[in-house]
Order: sequence, then structure tokens, then C-alpha cells
Amino acid sequence: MDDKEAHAAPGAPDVSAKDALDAQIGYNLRRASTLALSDFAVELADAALRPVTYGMLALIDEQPGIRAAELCRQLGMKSANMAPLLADLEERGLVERDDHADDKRVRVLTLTPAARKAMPGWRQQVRRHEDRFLQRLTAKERATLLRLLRLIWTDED
Amino acid sequence: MDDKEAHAAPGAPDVSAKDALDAQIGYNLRRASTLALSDFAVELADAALRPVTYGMLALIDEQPGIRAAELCRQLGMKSANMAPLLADLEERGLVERDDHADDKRVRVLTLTPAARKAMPGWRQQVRRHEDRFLQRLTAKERATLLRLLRLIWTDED
DNA sequence: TATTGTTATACTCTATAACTATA
DNA sequence: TATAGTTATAGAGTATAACAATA
Repeated sequence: MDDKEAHAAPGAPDVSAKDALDAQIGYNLRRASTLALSDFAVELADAALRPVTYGMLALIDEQPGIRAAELCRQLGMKSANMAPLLADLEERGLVERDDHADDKRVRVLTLTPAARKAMPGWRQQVRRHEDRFLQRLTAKERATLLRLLRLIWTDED
Repeated sequence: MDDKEAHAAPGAPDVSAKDALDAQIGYNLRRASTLALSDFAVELADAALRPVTYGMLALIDEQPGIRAAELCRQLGMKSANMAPLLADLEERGLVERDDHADDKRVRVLTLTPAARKAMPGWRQQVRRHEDRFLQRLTAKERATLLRLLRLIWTDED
């Protein structure tokens, strides 16, 4: 006998091991994500970048000239939440919002030269952050984890 | 040539595949966790339970008589954030906060009979929710994911 | 009519500080 | 002094509704 019920607290109901809170993947996803989030905030504190704003910069860097609506789509954000963040990044001299040539509704996004110059350093900091909170996982386990997480939230594969 | 740079957008900088946003585990953790969170909210909408409040109820159910401070510790919450949630659950007739026999500072937590009766149904709803957002993962993959997530945020193992 | 982007607003979750009561 | 619990408050992140400009 080595299952949950054998070690249950006195007075605890018969909760099958599968139904226990710490056996739920959603719960463990949330705990792991929260830890990663706070570690990210510490590592990128000097750059004043949060996961969301870093994600915006990284994608604009990877796809210069991307439209705001497309950035929202790729990041799973609402444009209502994106707008003030973009305004802030523009104020900080990191992002440029230009008018689209053909469609006057569209805002086209690029990094400023300053942001382009800083980006490699920030990517390195993120690499350090990932190596830290994933230190107990081997390279192979990290690849597996990446694949499984993508199976959860993306439509591809 | 099948790596990131071969398919890079025109004008995009040389971002190694490892540094791309969608190769970051932290980013994918956040996306997967957000999806699970919103799916949870839909499934448990009728019970008016969110992941945090469900977690509190589940642990009190599994460890009747647990102290509030211990519940905070196990869930990684601040007592300042726990207090109003416990007050709300008590108001809704789901949780009882009793004085500890020896230590007058301590509040001892149990589920009300109503909550104990409802709990199996809620656990079943959570099981449905997990089966839904994890539908593309096999049982073996789910077990692997659980193990890897625990490696990230727990000290055990 | 539909799309792009913006503002205003509300809710959840987390964080810190200050406080009371008790050990 | 330290711990348990509470209140107040602020900051992220996400959600909806309403709107203007353009397609």
C-alpha cells in the first residue's frame, strides 16, 4: 500500500490519487508558470521588462514591420491591452509605430535602433533565466517539455 | 537548411532558433497556463470557483483541520491574499474557520457539510476540464508533463 | 458592415506595509 | 521577538463595452 489514501490525513475523505490537487496538471502548470514569471521579473528588472513586454519586443524584433493586430493574434492578447503597452514602449524609445502605406487603419511596428542594439543582451538574460528555473531538467527533458506545452496551447503540429 | 534563420522574415536580425520567443519554455508555460486557466473558469463557472479558490477547498478537503498559515504555505499564497478569499468562502457557506484549541492565534479550517457533499462533483468537473485541455496528450505524456512541472517548482523528488 | 486601434473600466491574482492579538 | 491573521493599497494581466477612423 503506497497510494494516497494509505497516507491520508485523519478525517480526510476518500480522494483518489488522480483527483488530488497536486496530481492536477493545471495546478502544476500554474505553480511552475508563477515561479518562472517571478524569476523572469528578477532577471529583467534592470531592463524594466516583464514577460509580456519582452514578448512584444522579441516578436517585433523577429518580424520587423509586423502589424499591431497580428502581434496581438500571435501573442494571444487583446488589442485593448496591447495599446497602452505599445504607447509605453514607444515613450521609452524602444518601439516605433508607423502608418501603413496602403491601409491607413494599420500601425506598423519596428524596434528603434536602441532597442535592436539592446535586444541580444536581453535575449541572453532570458537564456540565463531559463537555465536557472530549469536547472533540474536535462536538455532532453526541456525539449520534451517544450513539445508537450505546445501541444496544449497551439493548433499546429 | 531547416532552421529558424532560413525562414526568417525579411529584415529580421539573426536570432538563433534557441533564442526565439516560441522556443522559450517560460513563454510556452505561460501560454499553456493561461489556456488552462480560462478553460477552468468556463467549466467551474456554475460553481463560481476559480483555480485559486478551488485549490483552497481541495486542500482543506484533503487535510481537514489544516491551519490557514499552512494552507498558505502549501499553495504558495500570502496570508494577506488568502484572508479575504477565506472570508468569502465562509460567507458562501463552504468553509468553517474555528479557533485552535491551544493556540488562540490560529484559525483551523474545515469544509462545511454542504461543501463536502459538493466536492466530488467539483472534482469530476475538474477532471473533465483536464481531459479537455490535455486531449492531445497521451496518458504517458501527461505523466511525463506532471513530473517535469514538479521538477520546476517543488523542492522534493 | 467589418476591421484597426484606442479609451475607459472592472475583475483576478500577487505584493508590500501596517496593524492586532497571541506565543 | 516572532508568529497568525487581518486590512488597506498598489501593480500586473486580462476581459468587455463603446467609440472613431478606415476599408
